Amino acid sequence: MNEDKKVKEKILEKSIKAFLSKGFRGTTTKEITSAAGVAKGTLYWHFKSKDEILDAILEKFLKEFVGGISDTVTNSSENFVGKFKAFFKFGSEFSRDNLELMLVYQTLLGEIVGSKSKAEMKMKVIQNRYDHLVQTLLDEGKKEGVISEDVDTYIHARIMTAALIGSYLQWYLNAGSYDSEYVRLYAMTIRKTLLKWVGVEIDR
Amino acid sequence: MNEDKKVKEKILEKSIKAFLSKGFRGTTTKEITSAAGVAKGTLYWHFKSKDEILDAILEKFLKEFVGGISDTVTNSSENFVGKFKAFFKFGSEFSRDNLELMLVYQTLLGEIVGSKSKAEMKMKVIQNRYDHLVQTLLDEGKKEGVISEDVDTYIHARIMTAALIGSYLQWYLNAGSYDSEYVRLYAMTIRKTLLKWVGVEIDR
Amino acid sequence: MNEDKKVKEKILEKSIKAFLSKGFRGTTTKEITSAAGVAKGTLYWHFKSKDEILDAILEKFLKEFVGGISDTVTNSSENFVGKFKAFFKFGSEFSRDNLELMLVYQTLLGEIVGSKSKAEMKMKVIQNRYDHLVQTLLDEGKKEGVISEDVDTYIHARIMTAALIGSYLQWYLNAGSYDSEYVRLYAMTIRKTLLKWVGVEIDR
Amino acid sequence: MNEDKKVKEKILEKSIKAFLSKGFRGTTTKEITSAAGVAKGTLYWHFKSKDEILDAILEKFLKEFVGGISDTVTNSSENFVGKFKAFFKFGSEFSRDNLELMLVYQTLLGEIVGSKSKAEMKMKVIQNRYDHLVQTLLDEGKKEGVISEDVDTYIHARIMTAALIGSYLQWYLNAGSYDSEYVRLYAMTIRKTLLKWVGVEIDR
DNA sequence: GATGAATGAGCATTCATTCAT
DNA sequence: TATGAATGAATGCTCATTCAT
Repeated sequence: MNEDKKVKEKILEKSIKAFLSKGFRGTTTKEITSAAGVAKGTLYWHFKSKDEILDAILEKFLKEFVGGISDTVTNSSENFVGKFKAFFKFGSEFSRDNLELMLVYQTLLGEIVGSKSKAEMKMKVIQNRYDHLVQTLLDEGKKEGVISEDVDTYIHARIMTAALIGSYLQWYLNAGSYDSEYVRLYAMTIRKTLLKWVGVEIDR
Repeated sequence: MNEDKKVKEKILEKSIKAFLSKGFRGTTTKEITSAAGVAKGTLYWHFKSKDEILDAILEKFLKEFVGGISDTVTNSSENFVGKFKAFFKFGSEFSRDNLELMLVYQTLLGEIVGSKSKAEMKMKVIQNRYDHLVQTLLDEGKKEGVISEDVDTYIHARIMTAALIGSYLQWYLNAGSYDSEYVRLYAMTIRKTLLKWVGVEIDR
Repeated sequence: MNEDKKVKEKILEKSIKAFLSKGFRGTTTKEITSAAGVAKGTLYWHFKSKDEILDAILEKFLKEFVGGISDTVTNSSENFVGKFKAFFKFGSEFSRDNLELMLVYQTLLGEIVGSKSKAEMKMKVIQNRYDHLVQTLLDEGKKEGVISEDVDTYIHARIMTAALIGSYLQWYLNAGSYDSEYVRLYAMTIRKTLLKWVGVEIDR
Repeated sequence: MNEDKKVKEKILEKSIKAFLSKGFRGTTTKEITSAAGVAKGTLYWHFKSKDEILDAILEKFLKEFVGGISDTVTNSSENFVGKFKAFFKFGSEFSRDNLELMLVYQTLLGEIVGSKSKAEMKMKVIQNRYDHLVQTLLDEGKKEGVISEDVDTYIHARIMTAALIGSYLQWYLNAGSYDSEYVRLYAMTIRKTLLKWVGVEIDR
């Protein structure tokens, strides 16, 4: 039904907001249901457990963000620079439109890493998929001669990801609110910088 | 007394280990005391609360790492490149010798950010102190003409920090264990890369 | 719902019994829930805290006893002696029907007095309301010329209350069980005596 | 030793103060030792347990107050009115000089009654001894013809005690501080009233 | 006599989850 | 589908008591 989806979606949305500011373990099901305006039982009708909400969030991130950015790059018929621009464009726009989803993911990383849970497993999958995408992209740049031979694409792919992960945390820690001008400036700068890393001068 | 310090230190050490793998909220006082081989009450003799353990960890990080790296840079009489090398050397060596302390900090970031707690306050202080140090360093490079005029040191300082934060999380997520060759390789690569960002060719 | 009231009422009832014999601080929530035949969590579904149970008991005492006896006296259109009889009748019957409620109040007095808690505040309200009622009653007797001019109604009202408070403790200490003939005898004697204090010969 | 007595006495004194405002169970040994300026272990060197402090307080009350007032009455060679005056004089002066000891006793009554503890046993002994003393006194008044035949001395002795117990609680609840003029006025009034109860006009 | 670090049973409270309605 | 009262294991923390120094 349509109503169903709305309720489930609302629970998910409020969960993301809550996890964002209090962490996964720090958020109670009561807080989620209160925010969503439903009863406790309703949450458990839509999700088997609190862990399943976490799983749904990661699934959403995997499908919408990683899947989306992967499709964008894969389906592009352009060369490395074109693909890289598309890659960045998708990331920027997705972050702008789904900032909270981006943020929870980064925020939950530290809390879940090392927990040996199903969620950690999923995070590794996500991370690997993303890293692999970037590495493949960099390799293509290498093949085209745009990126010099001595760049270790494996490491550089991971550094790029790291810089992005860390940046979300930084924004959040510094800004508190996250839709500031600072964020936009940061994003632009990091894009250029990341390319400079690998020796590509873009935008000129 | 000497014994006293040892017990308190042991609790702190085991807390770091535990927070690292299960997060702050995910770690119980029982787990900490069991690991430290002391009774529940002993923890509360040395610390007023679980929160105070967290505070002690952040304090340790602030004093030993941020304080140490700050002193290193401030006390150096070298030019930008020399200072930057010293900055990196301290960071690398400290990470090697106190890897868990470095990791908990990064790991706890996401869990604490947004919590409006005393710990978040302290994290902001730490972050600002560190960012400011890096920015000042980059500014010096600019004055010396090593870094080009159009580099926004405010942003770049924060990107550097972000890359480092993110890298710790990545190592931890990927490696599980953290004293691998990969970590060393990563550290070296990131050092060069960070300098390339700001337009400096080092090591040659 | 009806069921709801029953469970909450049962917890309250068992709390009264428990506080009566072990004091407030000496009673554990385990004891209350075991006696009420509910799980630990159920207590906290109906009451926010153990303190709130205490508050509910005092509220009950204030509403049912002090409110009731106040209404009885206020609504009576009789003269002083008639009102005093009604006052005593209500007190005796209420004590007979709600002996435990009367007893906990007196029993908790000493434990709570001086604690600077919300409960102590409420006790002061109760005490003042009750003392004021008695004083007003005695003042009426004075106006009617039944009580002599030189009686300090302020002090006498408080002595009356004191005698009653003390008597409940005495019964409880001496009798252990509290529905004895002794109690009835004591009550009758104290009634006459209290009137003799203020110079009124009743019952003849 | 002399020093020993001083320390033990100080612990006792601070315990009385503490029990008075927070009750027996509400007072921690830490609070007592902090107030007394000694270490935790010192308390346990002088007293076997916290309960033993309570016992020492009751013992002190029994010996100094009940014993004292009993001796006063017994050793007096006067008639009923003279003895009654002496009885009241001792009580008033003792209360004035040892107000806190008087107050703890009354304050602890409700907390301990019904606890089936050793302390409750002792309280019963104290209460009986005191009640018996008063009753014997009233009986003597009866024999002298000062108190009318139809006065039930058993009940009246207990009412007198009750009025006194209750009065201490009232003072404490109303006044907060307890060395006010009000207390003195109260005491004088109750003395006259108690005698009027049994039909004796004193002081004129 | 005195100290205070260490102990661990016990406490009030929380919270994910269940289930009858 | 939705509710919310009920559950009870688990948690952070307290505190009387012990004991090596």
